Amino acid sequence: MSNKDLASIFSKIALYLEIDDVPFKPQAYERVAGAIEALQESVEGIYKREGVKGLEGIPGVGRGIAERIEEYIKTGKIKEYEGLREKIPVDIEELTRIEGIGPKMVRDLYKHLKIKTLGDLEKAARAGKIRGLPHFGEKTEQNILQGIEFVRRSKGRWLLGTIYPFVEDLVGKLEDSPFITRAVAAGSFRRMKETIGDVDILITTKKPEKAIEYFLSLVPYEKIWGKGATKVSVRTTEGFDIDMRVLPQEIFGAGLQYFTGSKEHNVRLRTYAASKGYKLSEYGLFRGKKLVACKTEEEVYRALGMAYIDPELREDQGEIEAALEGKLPKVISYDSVKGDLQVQTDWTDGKHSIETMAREASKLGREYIAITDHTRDLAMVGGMDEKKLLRQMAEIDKINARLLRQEGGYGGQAKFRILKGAEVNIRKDGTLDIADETLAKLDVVGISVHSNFKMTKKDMTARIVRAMRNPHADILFHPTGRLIHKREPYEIAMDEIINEAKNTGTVLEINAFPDRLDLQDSNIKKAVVAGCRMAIDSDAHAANHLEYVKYGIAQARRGWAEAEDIINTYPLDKIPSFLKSK
DNA sequence: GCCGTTTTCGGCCCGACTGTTTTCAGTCG
Repeated sequence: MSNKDLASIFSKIALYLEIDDVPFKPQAYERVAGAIEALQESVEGIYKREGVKGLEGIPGVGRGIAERIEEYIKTGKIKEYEGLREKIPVDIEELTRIEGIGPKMVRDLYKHLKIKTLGDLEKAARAGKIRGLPHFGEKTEQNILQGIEFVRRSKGRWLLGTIYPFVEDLVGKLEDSPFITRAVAAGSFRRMKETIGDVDILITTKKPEKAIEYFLSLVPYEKIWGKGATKVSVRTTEGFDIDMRVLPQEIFGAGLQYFTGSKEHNVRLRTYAASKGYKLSEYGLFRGKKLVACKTEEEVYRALGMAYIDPELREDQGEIEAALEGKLPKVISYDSVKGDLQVQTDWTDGKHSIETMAREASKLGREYIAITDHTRDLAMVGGMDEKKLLRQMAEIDKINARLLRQEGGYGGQAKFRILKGAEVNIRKDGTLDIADETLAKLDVVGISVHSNFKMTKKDMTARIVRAMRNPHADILFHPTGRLIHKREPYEIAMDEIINEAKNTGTVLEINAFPDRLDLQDSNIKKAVVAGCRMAIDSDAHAANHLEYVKYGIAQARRGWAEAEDIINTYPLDKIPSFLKSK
């Protein structure tokens, strides 16, 4: 039984209860589903150690839900859920994932057409059976078909790295327009989440109609969902949705706060505001009828008696409490990373040469990069054995020397230096595939798992721990091995890994490659608390990947990491000595 | 069903849009 299974059941119970118009309980179940999913420890572990009492320590879990969790651990079932499912035996999670379909529509679709799955729904919609139902029409039927297609195509979410360059460019162009005074992309984009559902752009303008026309001229769209006086909504030809809304200048701060979310953050903020006798909405913070704050986000937070909260932190994960107490972290800034400690080249599976990667990194303002090509066991990418590694090290020495002599460094950065490294494979038994005496000659030894992903949690953890105990192992690369939308993380006891990292002085990587983003934010938070050091690396396999570091910084910010927690914010002269001190 | 500087009962975020209706339920953010 995993936390995910349990969270999924509770969120389904919430949906079923909404069908029956049960008041308030759905929110309670939804909240608990979220809390369990965000939990680091397994619920089963908590129960085994501390019983029902321990379960009640989980936020949102009271007597009733604790008993249901116990029931699930003991019997593998929750009677209440089984009963609800019997009444309406549908894949409620899958069906409500369709834009525009909620619990009540699922109920009606089942009642009249016995629709249970996405497949049933698609068949019925194609056959034109849905438009005949009460409260359904032709338009709803069309929207359902489009919704199904979208869910199928992308699971409804896009990698931040896929969307970011497009949105950044679009917002820039909007801001440059003479009749738009301000443009900001809000929502999960502004919070820099790993994946983005859709993009919400907010603007201020004196000429809304012209602004909307201009927007439509900039965005290659497949269809317009809607267009009004102050809002336009399109599906791009790429397949994701962008909304643009015009906000009155005077209340831009309140609107930006509202549309940035997250929903959970806003709910908590509103509840807090209400407890202090205020009302908070996208139109501002009110006391009675009196508008108290609305111009800037800073003003809104200040009026509520708390420090400004960076968008990346707005997840209702304790940031509001911290802001009230003045205990928010000084999260790492986007310009503070000085070097990149994982870079691949054409010596193995990278596209570009050592020198090309170095020049590009220098252009981005880095002071150093570590070349970390794969090692011998990764034969399919031409992994390097000791001999090849030694040749590459000599090559790097040559390039570094030439740089210094001929150009005084790249791009005017006299200090720029290429560090010698490797991405050393952790074998099944936890040994490394390069001999210690060779590792000792490298500046940066990254270690990582690239094979035998399906081990038991115990074995995988032991394997990685053994590798971390190698005195030459500096950084554990992409610690969980997950690939967003493609591969689940392998089973490891992250607490143990973090503990071991702390004890051995091994650095944990925040891999910034858009489909890795590994460590995840919740694990970063744990590592920060434990006092581990981390490194944000691009894992670039081509020159244009080097800028991915910003996604890793976003990840670190969402994990409440400060610059000091991240070793590659350190200047070059501190890096080798820091790593050798292990 | 949960929670508590409003603490063991009584409240739980707020507003707008869509598609369907003919006054509003359902859904979304």
